[in-house]
Amino acid sequence: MLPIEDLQASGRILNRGFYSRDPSLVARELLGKRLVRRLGENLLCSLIVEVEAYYGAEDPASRASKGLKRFNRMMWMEPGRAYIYNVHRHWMFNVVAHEPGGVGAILVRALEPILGLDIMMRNRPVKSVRDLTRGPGRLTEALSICKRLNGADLTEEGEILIADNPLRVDVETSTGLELEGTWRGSSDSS
DNA sequence: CATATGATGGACT
DNA sequence: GTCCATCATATGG
Repeated sequence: MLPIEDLQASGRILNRGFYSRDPSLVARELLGKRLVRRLGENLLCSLIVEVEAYYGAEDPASRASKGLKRFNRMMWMEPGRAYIYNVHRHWMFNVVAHEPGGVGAILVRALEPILGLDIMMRNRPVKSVRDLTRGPGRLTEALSICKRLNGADLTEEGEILIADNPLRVDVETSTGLELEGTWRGSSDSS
């Protein structure tokens, strides 16, 4: 099992400063990081492999584009917290990220499962492991993430956190703000 | 109450 | 890959 104590001891949990920067910069550096979910005694670990950055008024696709509302208020809140909302019948997991006084969030679109595959498969029975955590609505189901975790602090030990990853990651940029990472594996770590 | 939504799964070509 | 039914939540009238 993955001892959560190790994450703390090595100081690897990403701190508030990491998230207090331009959203697209945070998005890029989020790729390859470890998303750790604690479910009782079980620990689920996965790598973030696809993300999307959202800004404020200047970003038409952003939920924050039309100003501060109840449903998007998390995007103005403290960076490093979870912002979770529903689309159709799926939960979207975002990380609040913006410069001081700003607004923004990063949508996590895909994960690569590392530990706790059995639990994930139980949460989300699927034929192919490929479909387990590929897609924003799929990964939240596999990790049992829902509105209850909205506002959760990802910078300290709790039900969910994001930690660094010593392995290197290749980054590809697509249409503007979408980023995709490929985990190159231990042979390419530096 | 009507409508919109940053999606998914399955069927299909 | 495309098309389409699905049906949870939030918002606005």
